[in-house]
Amino acid sequence: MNLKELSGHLGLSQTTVSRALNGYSDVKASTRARVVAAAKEHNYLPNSRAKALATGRAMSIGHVIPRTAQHELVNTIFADFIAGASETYSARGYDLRMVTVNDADEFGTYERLANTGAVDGFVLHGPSHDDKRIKLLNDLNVPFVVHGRSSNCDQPYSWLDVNNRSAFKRATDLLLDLGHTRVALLNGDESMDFAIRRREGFTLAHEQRGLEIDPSLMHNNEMSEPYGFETTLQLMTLDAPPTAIVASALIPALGIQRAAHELGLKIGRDLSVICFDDALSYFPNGSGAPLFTSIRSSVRDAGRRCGALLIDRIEAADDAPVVTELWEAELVVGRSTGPNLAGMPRREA
Amino acid sequence: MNLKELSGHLGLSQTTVSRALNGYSDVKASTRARVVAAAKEHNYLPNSRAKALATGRAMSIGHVIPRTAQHELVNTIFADFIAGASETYSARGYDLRMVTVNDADEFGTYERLANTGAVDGFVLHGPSHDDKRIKLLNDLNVPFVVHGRSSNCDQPYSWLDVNNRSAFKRATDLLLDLGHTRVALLNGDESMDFAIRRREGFTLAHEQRGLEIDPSLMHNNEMSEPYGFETTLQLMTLDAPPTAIVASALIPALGIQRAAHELGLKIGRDLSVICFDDALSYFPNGSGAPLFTSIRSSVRDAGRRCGALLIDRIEAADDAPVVTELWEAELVVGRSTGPNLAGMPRREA
DNA sequence: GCTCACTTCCAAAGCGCTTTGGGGTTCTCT
DNA sequence: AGAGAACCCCAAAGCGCTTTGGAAGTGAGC
Repeated sequence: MNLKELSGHLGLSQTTVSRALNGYSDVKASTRARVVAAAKEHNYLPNSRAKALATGRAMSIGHVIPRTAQHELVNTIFADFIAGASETYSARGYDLRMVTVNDADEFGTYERLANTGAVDGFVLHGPSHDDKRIKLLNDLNVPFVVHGRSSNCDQPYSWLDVNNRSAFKRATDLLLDLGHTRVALLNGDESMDFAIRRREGFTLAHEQRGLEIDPSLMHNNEMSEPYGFETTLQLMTLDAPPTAIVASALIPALGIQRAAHELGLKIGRDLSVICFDDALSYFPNGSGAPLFTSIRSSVRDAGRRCGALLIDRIEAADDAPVVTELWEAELVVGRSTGPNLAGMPRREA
Repeated sequence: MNLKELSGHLGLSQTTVSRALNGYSDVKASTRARVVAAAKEHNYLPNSRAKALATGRAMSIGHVIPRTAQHELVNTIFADFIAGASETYSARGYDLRMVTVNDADEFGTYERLANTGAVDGFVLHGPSHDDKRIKLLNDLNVPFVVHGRSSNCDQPYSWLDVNNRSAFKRATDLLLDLGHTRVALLNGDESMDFAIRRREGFTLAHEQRGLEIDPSLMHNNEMSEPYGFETTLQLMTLDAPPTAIVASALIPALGIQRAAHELGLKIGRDLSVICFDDALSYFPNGSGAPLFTSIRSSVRDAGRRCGALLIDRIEAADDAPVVTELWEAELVVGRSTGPNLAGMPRREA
């Protein structure tokens, strides 16, 4: 059933039927009612391909995922972000178009998607320190919103980010306030902008107290459980092991926990841990009382909001000014942090 | 730059340019070369909306995710599946269209996507015991492949599934062989078909040895870490607590592990654990030596293969017979299982 | 020299929708 | 009664591509 047939049934022109269904005011209420009823009865839905061609709108948002970034992106955090974004999209009539690509094809994919009109805009994931994709998308003249920021980028662009620097400064301050002097950082991959900012926060907290950081306490890698496990084991073999760790996410924190158990250390007493918590829906930080002390910001909420910002831009005038939004993470005190007991006699188990 | 302009530049008709670019044989090699060169020079890409309308193909695959299933689906396992499917799609020129919906809108969304021609086919996720969506999609006459199966469904349909029954039977057999007599099951949500089959495997292993199962040992729920944690704590308060647990996934197994630590039980000695391992890329079961004894099947591989099966169907004749594929999971022995020591004197820590 | 087949190209007709630019009708106001 | 405004509707022109059904030119075969 297409528009032509439906209008034939009704004895109306295609124009009138189309305008009736699209809510134009120049069609009589009773006519509109007839049209709507007939559309429902014949189960008529406008062909989206034809509609897209006629309107110039694909009603679809692109998410391009380079394959090497998948460990970092597609999984864990990315899944929740996508879920949030997707909620916004459905609510506003858009769909999410996701394409994974080899790194070498990434730029070409953005070009293809933009130039063929397959999508109306993009959400850019995991920006690096000096991300070239931002210039590309600006040059392509297609709406986009960055989840995160790219420090070294002189282009104007819209973004939504968590204040990673202040979050990690606060986390580190908390540990230093508890008397810890050797605090380790298990950061995310520091080619990513967010990880750089997190390290800055970590460093700043030390600097403000005139503390030097032992470089052997700072690590960065993909946020996996084994990364947390192995790095902790290694840290604990140091002559002066850390008494506290700041971790990039809940998953490596679980690895830290496993290592602590293996070494007979009790988290929160022998070793303090604080981590960033993206509030993943399938991986809550404890149920009821939070397990880990953490700095929390829901990545799903971020997805929802990024989607909304992007659609606003798509539907706004071409020269709409860029929008930016900086969220502060929330500090949640759990059971994984405690005062530094190093030097005190250790109770036997 | 569109086809009209490009053919103008070349002094050729749109027909010839189109056919040259699409590899038809009725255009002279030298002409084709000129066209291809000009297309590259002017950065011409055919408008995908117009192409979709003209060809009747959206070149896009739909994944519909009901919101309540998101805990189960969008996250953890779903993300890896999607990543795999998406690899296949890109390789074959398709895109992935994902839409999350309220449960009440799920059927309507399938109808909309199919009837508006927004997608060329669907992958169906998380089938339940008697899944009505299969009939719906058959009625809509749209190609689809189910990831998993629906036992109580009399319709023919294409699917790809892991042999969950045999996997869980083997896991349970292993524990029974080790002398465990009270084995608990922490199953996934048993409204899902895969969870039902897993329980059947668990049950069958007991039945074959003439063993009764204490119903208080069988639980099912969403596969979260707290589920594993809390259920284990609860199980261990029983008069006769289990000495072994079969778990639905790695994530609840981590919860089991946490509970064991809290109770001072050593996994693999005081409590044996075996879990299903979807081989999630961001959550490997140990690095090097497997941490948990597990039955393993990569959900990412499943995604790749489902995508391929679906595209084959889309590109095949309408009356192509359904295809089915049953994968056997692999048993991986790790450090989380050991003989039943219950009744023997317990060494002090 | 004529036919037939082959090669190479093209005009024009869709695909199914939206939107432009009117054109009748009816109503209101002088 | 005539003019102007509202109101309701429609024919036709796109959107940018693919595909059909030739047409023109060339060469081989008789």
